[in-house]
Amino acid sequence: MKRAEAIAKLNQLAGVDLHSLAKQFDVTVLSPNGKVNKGWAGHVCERFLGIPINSAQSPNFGSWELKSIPLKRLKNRQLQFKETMAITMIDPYHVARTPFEESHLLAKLQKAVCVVRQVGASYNDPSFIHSIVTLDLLGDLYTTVKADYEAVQDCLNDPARGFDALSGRMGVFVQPRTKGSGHGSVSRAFYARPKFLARFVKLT
DNA sequence: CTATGATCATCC
DNA sequence: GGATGATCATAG
Repeated sequence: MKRAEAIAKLNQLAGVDLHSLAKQFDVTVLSPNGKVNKGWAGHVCERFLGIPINSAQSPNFGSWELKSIPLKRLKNRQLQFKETMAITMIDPYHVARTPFEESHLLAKLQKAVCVVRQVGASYNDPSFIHSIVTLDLLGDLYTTVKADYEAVQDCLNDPARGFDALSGRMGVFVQPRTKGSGHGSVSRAFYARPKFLARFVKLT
């Protein structure tokens, strides 16, 4: 399936409640223990496109990648990004010696197709598709993201800091953040800050 | 067990 | 509110 084709298909989902789709595709949203499957939204979209779920680096779709971003409504009825978006894992060795132009980070951003969805106060409130966007790094977006990436490289290459010193407080548009299965696993990934995402979506 | 899909919980 | 770190389900 081509990127444009997937975008067109996803656009047909505008206004649909993702929860009903989750039920249709039998995607777990809430486990029997009251725990939440935080990846359910993404899984639903993948299933909708007829793509098998797997945990590979994500070149599943061939030349592009699917992501979903939550949007929340402020008290003043304005829409705002609720969370940061996980972009890709950080491989210390790879990142430290790979220029931004060849990084997974840049590649992922350029291939990403984001499903912007509205969410309620909590995960079990209805969730509707807002729009589908593509991430094009233009002008300052590119330079700023590049600077953020290089800041991470500097940290990794600094003997006094290194991988363990990476913190979510770094970066302007993209930040290195802890991520893992949770149980003691210590891996980190690049996350896109709301500020960055807001550049791609019309928040009316 | 870990990578990938992101969101939840908590602290400021 | 916004930011930072922790955590959950699924597949290999």
